[in-house]
Amino acid sequence: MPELPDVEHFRRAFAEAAAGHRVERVVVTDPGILRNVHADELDRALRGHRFEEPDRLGKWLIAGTDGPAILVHFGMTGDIIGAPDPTGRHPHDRVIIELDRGEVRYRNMRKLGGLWLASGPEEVGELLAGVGPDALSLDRRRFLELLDRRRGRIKAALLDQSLLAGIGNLLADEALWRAKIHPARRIEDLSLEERRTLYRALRATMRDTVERYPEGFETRWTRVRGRPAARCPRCRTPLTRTVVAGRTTYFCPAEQLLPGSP
DNA sequence: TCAGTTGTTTATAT
DNA sequence: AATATAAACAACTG
Repeated sequence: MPELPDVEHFRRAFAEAAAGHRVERVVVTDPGILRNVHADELDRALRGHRFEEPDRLGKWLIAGTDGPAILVHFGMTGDIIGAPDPTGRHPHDRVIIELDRGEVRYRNMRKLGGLWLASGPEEVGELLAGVGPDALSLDRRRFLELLDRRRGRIKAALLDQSLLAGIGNLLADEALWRAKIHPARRIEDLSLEERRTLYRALRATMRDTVERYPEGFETRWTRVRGRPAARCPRCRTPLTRTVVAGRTTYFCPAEQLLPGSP
């Protein structure tokens, strides 16, 4: 389920398991998950190095050491698991980093996403050069500036990782629902008040999902989204399912209106 | 059997 | 130049 809140959780799990610990060995059970490095190279590069506090940019996990760093993207099914010993390893644990105490596992069922090796902070910057500012650390002024130089559908903009990073399909739908803005509204038609409302809704949704993880995703909205005969938690109108920006989209047809339609 | 899935990239079209 | 759309990636679920 990885969107920003999930990856923030993975970052904390990685920190808990690996920060301050030394790599003893890297086990790659599926080289197909490695994007810019071979398994033996990865092992050679990381072995003996000590992990620092990991960072996150949007949906990217950045795990630096006193030498190289790894970049991890989770696609739709990635996960980070820290464990004290090899007990409970799973067939979808594609990379396992054995540490001087315990191990940390990169699990990914569908193998969208992957793991990159960077020689250091400079190469991390190069690999993530196209990623926009992190949605969680974006202030309102900056958010409004981003919208000012963007046109087209608001949901497409929210999902564009080069514009702002971390918002996925669920977060976008929920924030737009909270703000009562139709996902296909054109940005140039949104009033200043609507943009401010959207910013507040986005912050509230991110706050709820990050700080009350994983229950944060069990909000009124996500409990109903995607279920058959789903109804708006506020007004009980049946939700509409459509496609916006190439993604399945749910919205309340009574509260999230598109100009020109009833 | 087949549609659908929380993400991204690529190609193509507008 | 931007934005929109569809397909592909891969593996599993209902």
